[in-house]
Amino acid sequence: MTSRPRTSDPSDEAYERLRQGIMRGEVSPGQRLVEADLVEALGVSRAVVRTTLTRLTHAGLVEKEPNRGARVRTVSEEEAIEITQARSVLEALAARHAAERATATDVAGLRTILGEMKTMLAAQDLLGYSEGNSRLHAKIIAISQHQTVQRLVANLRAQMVRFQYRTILVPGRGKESFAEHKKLVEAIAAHDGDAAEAAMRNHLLHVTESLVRTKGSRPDGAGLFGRI
Amino acid sequence: MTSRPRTSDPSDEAYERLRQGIMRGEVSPGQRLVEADLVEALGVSRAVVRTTLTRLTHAGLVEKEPNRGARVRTVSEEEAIEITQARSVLEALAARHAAERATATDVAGLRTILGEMKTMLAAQDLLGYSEGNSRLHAKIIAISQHQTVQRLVANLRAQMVRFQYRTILVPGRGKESFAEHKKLVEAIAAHDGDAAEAAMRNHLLHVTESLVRTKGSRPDGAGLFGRI
DNA sequence: GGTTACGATTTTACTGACAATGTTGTTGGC
DNA sequence: GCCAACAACATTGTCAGTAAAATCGTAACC
Repeated sequence: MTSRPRTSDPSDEAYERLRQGIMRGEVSPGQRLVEADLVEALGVSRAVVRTTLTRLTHAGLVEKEPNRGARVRTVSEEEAIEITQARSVLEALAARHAAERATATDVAGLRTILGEMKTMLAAQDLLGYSEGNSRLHAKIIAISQHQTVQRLVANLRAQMVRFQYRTILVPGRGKESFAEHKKLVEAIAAHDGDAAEAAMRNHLLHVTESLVRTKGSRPDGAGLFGRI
Repeated sequence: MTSRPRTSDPSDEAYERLRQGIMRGEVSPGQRLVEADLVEALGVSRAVVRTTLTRLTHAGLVEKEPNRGARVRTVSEEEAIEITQARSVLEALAARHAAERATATDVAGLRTILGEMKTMLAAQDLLGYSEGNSRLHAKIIAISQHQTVQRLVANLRAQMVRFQYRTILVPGRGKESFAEHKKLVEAIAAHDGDAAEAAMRNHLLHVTESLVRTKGSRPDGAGLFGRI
């Protein structure tokens, strides 16, 4: 008997747990996801597991072949570049909107995050910097109030987790990255849509270039996900 | 694309049928999609219907509330504008790639479609023109060989079906639209990525403006889908 | 020795039934 | 007459079990 807290639907919880598991790299890319195993690992019935896998398939995190089961989708380097390009133009659109809509409070929030990133960078805390990076991008999208872009970018980012720490590890990239972010925030503060869009595109163009440059270096994939 | 001689899974067929039904407006937006009814209408089991609804939810065509069922998602005018904006930047990216990759055969294909569109426009066949329009955009994306953009735009377009004929009905829009497309094709033919991107953005900016201008006019929604 | 046919096992796809939840119509009280 | 509680209904969410498909290993044959 499962005395689980009934805060949310078991279906949603299972989805979220498996999604987190994939995003944290606790299940390796390409690994088979056998339904029976997931039933045990997630503590739900097979019907729920099936729904979860269908949902993750559409989210682009899982690949399903008819009668052959599901496996964690492997995002190739080429795909990662494509995804970053798509993100680039979408986030540039968001940056433009953000520049047009940002209130004084919004700008202050962005500057706060930027300050934290500067501290992290100075302390060589690249993980912390990367996390601040994510927050800054997320905040800009939030300020843009563009629901569609928000949805699309969230999906694209989820598929990219395997590469998220790679670009920042390129020597000297951190400093460049910070300068780019600073320019971006200033453009938004000045309510200059064109400049904000250009800054975001420029920034993500450099991210793409870093991705191309580091092609082939496989990051970690450690960790286990229950008994899978 | 590989020709699919037989629809292998009943699941896929059901998905495609319901999707077409929604996209053709045979089920009205906001209408409830009761699982039992769909079982009868599609001739499949409830499990398949459930999977179908889950998939369509992720595709943005259906809205699901916990324990309250699914209904055809209503895309508001504001959302339609957002979607068009997102499409704009993504298709502009595709146009750039297409300009860089287009072969002579590709360009010839584009010019053929453009010629057909001109004929349709001269004959006042706006439906035919709209269809040619879709083919042209699809071909550009195909030439770009950008899988990610292709996937994203396909999803966005599917959500927009309710608005697809509206913009072309704006007086004088047809002629403008054709000129924009011509410019776009010429930029691709000249392998000028910047110009192609700019042309596509300019074109879809005008589509957005037409959308804003026609806000409020509800197009047809006729047709029935079995006994639903 | 290598290849192919075949059977056992694993795994997915589907079906029917049951439980939980939301909704609607009705009745009683104020 | 109007509002609230309650009961009947409708619909979704979940579960266990069965059938179908694919893979893998084994053995026979050329």
